[in-house]
Amino acid sequence: MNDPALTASSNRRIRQNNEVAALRALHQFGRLSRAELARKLRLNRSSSGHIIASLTADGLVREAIEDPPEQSGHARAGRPGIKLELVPDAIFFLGVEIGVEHISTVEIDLGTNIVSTNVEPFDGRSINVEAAVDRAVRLALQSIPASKLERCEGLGVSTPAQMDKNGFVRLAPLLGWRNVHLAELVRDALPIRVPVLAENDANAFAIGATYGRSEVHSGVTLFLVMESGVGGGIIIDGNLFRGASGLAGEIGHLIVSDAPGSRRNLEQLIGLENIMAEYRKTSALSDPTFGNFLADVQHRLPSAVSIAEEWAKALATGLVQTCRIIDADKIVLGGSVAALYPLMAARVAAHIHATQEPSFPFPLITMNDEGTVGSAFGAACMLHQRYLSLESPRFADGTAELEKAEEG
Amino acid sequence: MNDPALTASSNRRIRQNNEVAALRALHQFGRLSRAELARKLRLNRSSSGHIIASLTADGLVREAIEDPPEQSGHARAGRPGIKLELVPDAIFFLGVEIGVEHISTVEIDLGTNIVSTNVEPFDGRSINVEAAVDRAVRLALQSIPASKLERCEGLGVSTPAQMDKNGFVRLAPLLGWRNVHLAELVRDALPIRVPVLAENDANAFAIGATYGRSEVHSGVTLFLVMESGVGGGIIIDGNLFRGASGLAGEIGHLIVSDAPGSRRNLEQLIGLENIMAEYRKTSALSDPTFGNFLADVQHRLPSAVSIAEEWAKALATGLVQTCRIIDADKIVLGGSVAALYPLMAARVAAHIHATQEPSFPFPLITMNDEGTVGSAFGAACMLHQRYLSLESPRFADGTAELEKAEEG
DNA sequence: CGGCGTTTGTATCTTTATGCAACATATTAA
DNA sequence: TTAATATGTTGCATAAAGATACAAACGCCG
Repeated sequence: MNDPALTASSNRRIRQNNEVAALRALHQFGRLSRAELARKLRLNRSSSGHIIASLTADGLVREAIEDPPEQSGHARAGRPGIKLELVPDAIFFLGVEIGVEHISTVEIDLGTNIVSTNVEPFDGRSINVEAAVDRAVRLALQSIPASKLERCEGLGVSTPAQMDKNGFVRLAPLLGWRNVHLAELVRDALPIRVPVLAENDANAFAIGATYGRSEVHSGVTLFLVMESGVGGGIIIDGNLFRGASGLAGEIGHLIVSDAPGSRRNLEQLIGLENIMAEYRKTSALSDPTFGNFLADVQHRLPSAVSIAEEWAKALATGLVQTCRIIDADKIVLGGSVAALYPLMAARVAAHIHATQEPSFPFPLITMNDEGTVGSAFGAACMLHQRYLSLESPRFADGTAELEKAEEG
Repeated sequence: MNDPALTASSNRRIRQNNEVAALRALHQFGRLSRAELARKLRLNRSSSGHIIASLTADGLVREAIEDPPEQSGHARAGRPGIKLELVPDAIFFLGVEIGVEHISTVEIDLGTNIVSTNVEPFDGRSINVEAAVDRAVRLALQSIPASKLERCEGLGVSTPAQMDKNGFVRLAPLLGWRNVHLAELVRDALPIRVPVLAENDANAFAIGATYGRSEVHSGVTLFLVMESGVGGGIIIDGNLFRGASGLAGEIGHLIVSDAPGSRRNLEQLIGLENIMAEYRKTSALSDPTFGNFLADVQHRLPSAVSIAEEWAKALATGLVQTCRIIDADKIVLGGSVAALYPLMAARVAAHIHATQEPSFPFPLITMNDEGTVGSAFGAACMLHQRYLSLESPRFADGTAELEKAEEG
């Protein structure tokens, strides 16, 4: 409730800050010696040593046993440093995706490695929130032995809904939810008291795809998840940009064609449903799949190519419009429909260059290769990120709830 | 060159951080006593006292003499605190806008009060960069006595150009510049060594309109500056969002009408030029002004109203599209064309609600009332903001350039 | 008018984390 | 074997915030 960005550093806070910085550096760059860490953090070697001692005592960091005695030749003079690493299974985080047709769960460790996943079919439309939460929590915990449970440091939920920062869902049209406090419901359904965060599925996906990767740590990345619906998320300098009400990046609702009478948004043009509807009109098959369509495009079947061409055009328009506003330097395509992109990359590029003024830079377009658990993974990463920050539960000693009201 | 967001706080850094936090609090909330400051910053009263002592010694803060002995009744029990305030003329900052038709300069003090302004006609199209910089610098300094000059702590430049964070201009179509290091040119042209920042004029305008105002400190605000051209800027939680190459928010180039054959962008539809071109076709006057047009709209002259209606429709479309992507909660209209908005607010709202899905929240639209120096003021604010941060020149003691290369 | 509670500002002392310097250690180069 | 170099550790100095106590300034109330 207090003023953001005005918090002063106290004497204890500084150590917390540095411990967090050390953990983040070890996560981002992998194994580092104490001296390397000191340089990265612009600290003294001895301070670095003290911080590592704390973290080692907490069981979060350990000295790595280096198997390859002489790695890649260049051995510098001087005593070699002892590499340090995060202890992967010191703690773990859970991620849950409550989708429309399935529930997925992920367990990740301190190194953000995926330890296990579960997927279960699910009919989100015919079930209420409480029941959905119950099933999701049960699935997430089913393979975790009780003894391990206390090492859980957080759970993230992702779902196709518009929600605020606190996990209060305003509206989830696909699931029929409205004004439910999802994060709180999940907290109550859990047998343990751990931090719980909730986020829109596309946003969670975007977090998962960028989190921890140092390449994309600065800049603006636009994520597009194309399935039946088209969702999106924006990552600015490695952090999710939610917008005022968590809707930033939802470019599926961008209006692309304002043909009088039939205005259509991007989702209606590049989503799976439109593609398949058009394809069914021309395909000889009785019940064609998206895979059939891809094959037809690859074999240059004119009817399929023409559908793909329209898709490429709409996609290009949507991307140009979006970049005119957020000025992204990287675009990542995900979702099953993204498989069409490699076949049409040249056409998309052509449309982009035809549409926009030549003086504008245009971002790199890449594809995301993660599987179906991407969104649940991202939700889990949110808690990993939180743990490696000053809001970490590690630092919540007593000062948890002190609310001091002051008058103006 | 080092890793962002990973910098550790050293022992000196903590004090710097707290001094900066104190200055910011005094700027944002006005007069505060030491005890109030301690509460706001979650510091101990005695620490607050120490920090204030430092700042007072530096001449940046002083105890305010309170004229009204008994203000508004409610005098709480206990010893009353001594209010502290920034010393306005301890230091000052300059802002310069190099426009297409004029150069404006502003001087602001530590309280971000405007001390003086200068405006001069200028033909940006027929002059090269060096000459423009020379004239701008001269105008900015003309009313500053030499004795005062050493209290200058920075100068900001704003200009209609696409530039990077370092003030390197890639392209300025209206001025005919390309690949010039504007910030460096200005630095060299100055008789004093002070920090110089450069920014796109619309971005600078957005900064100036939000800076220091606590109301809009969190959330997403979209600024629209409508003149001949249409520029824009996005403020996220009180900070400018530049995008990957400084083009974020430039929604003038959004494509609004994709009528086959004549694709038109937002600037072409809602900019001053289009309005006047349409108005000239119908007006009885030989050389009509925008003021004439406004009057005609106000008097419900059908031909003018129909132009305004088209304008409202295009504006609504542009705003809806933009909000679909960045999810703003506030929109601020500026520039001379904004004067048309109050007359058309209801129509704009109608178009917005007709265009977008009802479940989407829509931001508040307000008008900006600042005069012609808004952009120069914003440029000056950038340096005020920098001074009240850890990058402040106050803290640049010796450690200025130490570049330590490290290997992977 | 004078005690009483309350809040503020300050002085003194303690705590804590970093920086610095020195040193033992481990490795390469000569 | 010696010199050079980088690492990890240790003891000490420093700096800044927190804790505590106390004088000062005010309203309230009898």
